[in-house]
Amino acid sequence: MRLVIARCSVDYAGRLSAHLPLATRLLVLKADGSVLVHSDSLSYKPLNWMSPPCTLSVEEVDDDLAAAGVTEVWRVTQAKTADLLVISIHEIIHDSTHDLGVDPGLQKDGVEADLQRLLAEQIEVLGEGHTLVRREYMTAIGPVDILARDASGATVAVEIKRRGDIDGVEQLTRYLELMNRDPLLAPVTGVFAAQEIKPQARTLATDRGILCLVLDYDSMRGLETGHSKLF
Amino acid sequence: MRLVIARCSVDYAGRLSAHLPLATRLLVLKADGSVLVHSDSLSYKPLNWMSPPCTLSVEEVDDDLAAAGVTEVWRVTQAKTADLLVISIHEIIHDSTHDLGVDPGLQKDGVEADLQRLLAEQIEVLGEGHTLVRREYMTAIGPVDILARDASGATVAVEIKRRGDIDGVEQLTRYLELMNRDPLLAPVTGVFAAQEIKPQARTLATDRGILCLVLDYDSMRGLETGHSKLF
DNA sequence: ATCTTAATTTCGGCA
DNA sequence: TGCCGAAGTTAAGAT
Repeated sequence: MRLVIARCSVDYAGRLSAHLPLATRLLVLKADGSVLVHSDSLSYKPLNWMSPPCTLSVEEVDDDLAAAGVTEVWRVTQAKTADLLVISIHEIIHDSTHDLGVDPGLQKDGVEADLQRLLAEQIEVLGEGHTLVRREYMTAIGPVDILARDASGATVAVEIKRRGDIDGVEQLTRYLELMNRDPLLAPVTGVFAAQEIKPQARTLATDRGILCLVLDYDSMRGLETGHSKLF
Repeated sequence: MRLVIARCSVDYAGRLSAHLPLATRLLVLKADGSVLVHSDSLSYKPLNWMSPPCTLSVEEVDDDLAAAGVTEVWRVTQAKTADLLVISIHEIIHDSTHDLGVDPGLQKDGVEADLQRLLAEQIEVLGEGHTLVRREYMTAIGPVDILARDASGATVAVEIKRRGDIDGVEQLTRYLELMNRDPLLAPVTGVFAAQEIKPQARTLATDRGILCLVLDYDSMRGLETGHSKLF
């Protein structure tokens, strides 16, 4: 990995066009050939970048560019998409190279899969007398996150999202339409469960007779006593 | 901006939990307090990070940690979300600080907004005699990208995407259902316009009587003579 | 290899 | 300020 702090301007041409005026920035050249251009703020996302696989070549600086103060021109190309990133360097302030080796990778948990597991374990959150049929119940058009039965024995299909958006309601609607054609399952009611449900998604769900359930991940994780808000 | 190359392990606790085993990585400490942890591959996205506003504090290393080889512990906290990032440093290989100043920011064009503007200006691309009613026509469930009228005076709703996916067809369908209930607008026909339309999206759109229109951005931008392919 | 779906999404625009 | 939708989305998992 090569780290360069340089006064530079950057131009990108590919899926869109973008330009960065002359300023001091961090340039990261990774071992896989990728290039990142970072400023001193706006975390996480680089100002501009090139995804691997790509190749960097140092271009000749003609008289015009040299007269404009350019000392080096880096041309980064991506063979597959024909994207092009050009970095015009005016001054290199820092330049160092380091061998990092291979990274063992990230371990994480606490995402949608956990919500599904927790809700399956605490199925009574759906209401008194509910029982779990199974998680990831397969249908012809994909798996329903949770299939359950209510106190009366009627089928309940649950779609779980971290953020409840209109797309999730559409998805659940497709499942419900399909499952309600199956005489062994019908009538099937729907529950849209998420840590956060957008107003438009709630409106659409309610309009279609789908129940909205806001899940409190911390309290579900903290204890097996999952108290959450039903609407 | 401070750049540190260090052998370190990283733990994150917040909206999820994540752990990075001991390895050599790049740590970027930006002026706004944000921290990025990068490996030598997987461009663009850091392995882990903390978004501003956040504060970094160097913790005491107790005997147990010191015995395990830890020389420094950095604790990065985010006041608002109570997220926590802990970086346990075993060895610092490089450490330098640089003053970058404020970045003038990125200028870009060629995204969906440009497509919408160009199509509004070249509304005849929809067909002979079409006239623009307005861009971003508001409905109860969100704005329709372009509302127009055809030669016969019938209403046309256009949904514009850079990449035409099934979601876009669903979105347009919702608009059409709603607008066709409005006697002042009905009957409303739909046009799905994109630089690229996925086969599944085209099939669904066609099945619902929605016209598919492939937009050629370069030719629309290049001249006002927008010639594009109608299906 | 292709496609689908989640993401600590981030980021910008508008009400 | 909050909400909504796009992104050069990226990235991981399933088919």
